[in-house]
Amino acid sequence: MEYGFRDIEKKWQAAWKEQGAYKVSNESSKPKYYVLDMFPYPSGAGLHVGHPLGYISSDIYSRYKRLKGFNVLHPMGYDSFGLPAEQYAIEHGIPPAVSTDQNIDNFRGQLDKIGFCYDWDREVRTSNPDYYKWTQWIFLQLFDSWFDRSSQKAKRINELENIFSQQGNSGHICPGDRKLQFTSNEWNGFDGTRKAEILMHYRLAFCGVGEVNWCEALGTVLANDEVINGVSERGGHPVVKKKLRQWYLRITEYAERLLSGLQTVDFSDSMKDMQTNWIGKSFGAEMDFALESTNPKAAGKNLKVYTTRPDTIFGVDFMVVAPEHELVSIITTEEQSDAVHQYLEYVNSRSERERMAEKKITGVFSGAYCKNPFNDSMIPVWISEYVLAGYGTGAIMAVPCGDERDFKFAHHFNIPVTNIIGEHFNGIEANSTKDALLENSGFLSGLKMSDAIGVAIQKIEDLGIGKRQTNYKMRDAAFSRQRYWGEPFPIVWKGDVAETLPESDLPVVLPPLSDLKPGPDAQGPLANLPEWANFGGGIREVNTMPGYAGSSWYFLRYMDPKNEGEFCSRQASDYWGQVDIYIGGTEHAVGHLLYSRMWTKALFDLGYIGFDEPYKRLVNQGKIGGDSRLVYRIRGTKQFVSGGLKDQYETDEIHVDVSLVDGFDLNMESFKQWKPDFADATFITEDGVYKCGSRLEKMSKRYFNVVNPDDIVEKYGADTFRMYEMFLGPVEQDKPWDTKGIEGVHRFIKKFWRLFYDAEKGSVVSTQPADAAAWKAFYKMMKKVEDDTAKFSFNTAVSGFMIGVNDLNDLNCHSLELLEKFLIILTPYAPHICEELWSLTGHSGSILDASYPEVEEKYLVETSKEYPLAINGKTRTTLQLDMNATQEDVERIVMAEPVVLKWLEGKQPKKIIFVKNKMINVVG
RNA sequence: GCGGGUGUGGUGAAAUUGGUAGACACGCUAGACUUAGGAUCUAGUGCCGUGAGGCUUGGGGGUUCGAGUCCCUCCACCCGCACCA
Repeated sequence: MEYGFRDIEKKWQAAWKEQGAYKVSNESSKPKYYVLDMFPYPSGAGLHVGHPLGYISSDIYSRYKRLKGFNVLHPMGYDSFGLPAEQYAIEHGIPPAVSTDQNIDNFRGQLDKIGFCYDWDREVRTSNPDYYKWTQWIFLQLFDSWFDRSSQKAKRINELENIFSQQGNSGHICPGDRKLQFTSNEWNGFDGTRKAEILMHYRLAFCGVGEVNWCEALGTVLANDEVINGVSERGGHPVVKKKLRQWYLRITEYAERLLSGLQTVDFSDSMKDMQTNWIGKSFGAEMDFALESTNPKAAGKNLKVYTTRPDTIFGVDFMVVAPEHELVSIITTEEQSDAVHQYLEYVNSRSERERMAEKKITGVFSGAYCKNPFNDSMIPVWISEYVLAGYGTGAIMAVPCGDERDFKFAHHFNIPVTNIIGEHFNGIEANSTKDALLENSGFLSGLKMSDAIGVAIQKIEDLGIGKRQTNYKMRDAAFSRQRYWGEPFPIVWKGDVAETLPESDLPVVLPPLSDLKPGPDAQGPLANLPEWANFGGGIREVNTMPGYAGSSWYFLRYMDPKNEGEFCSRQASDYWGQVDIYIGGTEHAVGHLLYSRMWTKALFDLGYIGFDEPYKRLVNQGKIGGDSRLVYRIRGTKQFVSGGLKDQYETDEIHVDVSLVDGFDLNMESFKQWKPDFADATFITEDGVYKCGSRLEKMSKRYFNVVNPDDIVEKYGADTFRMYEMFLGPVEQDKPWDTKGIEGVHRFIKKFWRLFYDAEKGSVVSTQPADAAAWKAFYKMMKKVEDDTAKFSFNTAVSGFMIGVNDLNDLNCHSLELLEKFLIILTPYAPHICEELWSLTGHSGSILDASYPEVEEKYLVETSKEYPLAINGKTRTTLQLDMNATQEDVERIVMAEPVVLKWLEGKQPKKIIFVKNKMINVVG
């Protein structure tokens, strides 16, 4: 009987579907386990062989856990809101809802062929109103919350109102406006609009003013990705900054917890580092410098700077404030007024991109000075774009002997440099050491810089001119988009006050809209629908939520996907708890992962769930690269020259569809038919063969190197495909796709089949017990495979299976007793063939519900071992030794070995090293 | 520039965490069976050398009886961040 994988796979996929074999219940006596894939954005291009890599590994792991007796949640869904669908609608006139559904159907078809064990009854789609109703609901919870810094926790906004009416805001610095201070009396006297305005500065979801990329020609706001070198990707039109009302999430309030939470989760170092760097925590001090300026407005004002190096306070030679700093107009002297204006104009003309791309040293003196409180020296205040308004206080104290940028600035503007680190400063470049002993530094002189930091801060605090301060690079997350295809906000504007809609009005359904052109005044397309936007005596928010809104909490919805009364019942989230293992790409390191971690923390604080980190363990699968094929056209002709000869001509390189190439050999006839341009191509071959060039690059339509999993499954079957993807290499690693290698895995599966069925003889399965040698081979394999599976080392597990089958084949073992155990351990990897053979060998239930066998150690006991015998560290031979051999035994045996005598040339060895179970080394 | 990672045969990759480098495959070579084979099976295959043997994990150095693995240093490539005071 032949291994007819096409029929087998079709048959069992249908059967599993019919039996509901992958349905998961929230009630079970088994321990739970939650395996989650990052859900895909259903793009029009469909899946290529790189996409299922992570899905296959999670599928194997889920199936393994199930066999080990766990109740495994392994769901799948779609992140179906987003820009490409909207773009597609604009270009092709097909509504996003329609194209998205088509794409999902297409994805689903492709996924189903691979035989995944998803419980599709739990599918979620972020663009489905049943789902985004709860995205909107969570937004309302965030809107209705503030972050209490003293307890590091989100609380309800009415609690804050109570505090304000009793004690003002003195105990709770306003995160949106640090200078804001009011007493309880003042608060109680504010009108509703003012109160709303103040509360907005505290809310976790809040509205503010932000800059967007505005393209006048396209009349629309662009994402950063759509802006290339200051012009729009589409059309190359100029893009400028435009201030716009925007929604934000106050993720900065969670900076500390996002940081400390990393210690409780199992993510890779690089992933943790990326998040840590993104959060960008730094310690230092804020301090005030008294300003002196001939500008009368500056009288009595202080300049507040932030520094991580207060130890260098005696090395301050100038101050720099950001051009956008509010003090600029106040401190500028009359003499410098023209120069400052000119400079500000120049800065305005420069886009952020330009500022980042070309780092010119620019700046202007304001005419004002600051007084150094420690030595009364007068420090000039400069204005320069290298200081960023949004970080710290927007002003720095510049210490050119210790900071490279400060040094360059001083050098460029001929500002004298004070040296406080003696010989550590060479006058040519700054030295940012913390190890030098301070000189010229008043009360800090003689101290090591790293120690002086604390001393300086203490002094600054004692003098009341500053305080210690922790800063974060991370900014609050922009949460609105001027787009159509996203979640509408449950917000109605009454004048300048944002009113929330009650829960009973949810979901706010995205209205159908055929023309997705932008609205007036940089608003989204929904602004073109007044009959929708005018609502309840106000105007709806016409922006929509960004792509990451729906993906920030989807892992919770899977736990309770049909719940109409709650986003997820507490009972369900208590049962499933954290995601035990989360699999996906690294591209979401700082976006999605940080946002969903923040949402989880907020939901935890508000008491809706019982854990505050969503993902216990994260595995990042690598990308599979495409192996492109290239042909070389001699410039200006229709003649193509083979790769080995191309250097003799001047050629242009052209990507050729990989399906037209066998290995490196081009099928020249197919090539001519491929595109009309090439119909009359001629070839310069090497012995009749046209050799293509190759290059590893991203798998992409435009390189014609995309390999579709459907084709592979059609040709080799899903089981082979699954195992081959795993066999390619470690899951975490990037690697190239090479279809040729799949033959080896396919041969393995056929060989496995032949342990049960012979082409002529039919079934060869025997009821005889297996002998000890067969059991030994089997359990050795099983041990390896189970260890490897548990640690996500699937490539070596596949190799383990291959060795096992080769061994059993050599031992001529066909014992059912052994083979049925083999079927179970192979099931996670190749479920179809295993289910088929399980059924053919007379089992009634599904193999999915079998239980994983135990290793019988007694078969693995060794009585002797082959030791490598090295002489002076070089292995010369091997020795078969009893497991109980002692040092004396070994020395005796070794000294009788002719090889040893030969290499020692008659001399006595200095030492004989014998490491039990490892090796022997004779030192001569 | 900073942070993280990678570097092993013609190719994808293994290596029990300091103990026989190259498992398992692909490819290649030879052979068997065949009308045929892109099916199957057998043998070989890191490099140099007829051989004994020598060399070999990006380069150089070190620790060790012993290093792909640990330390120092340099090089190349990939990813992330990038004027963060």
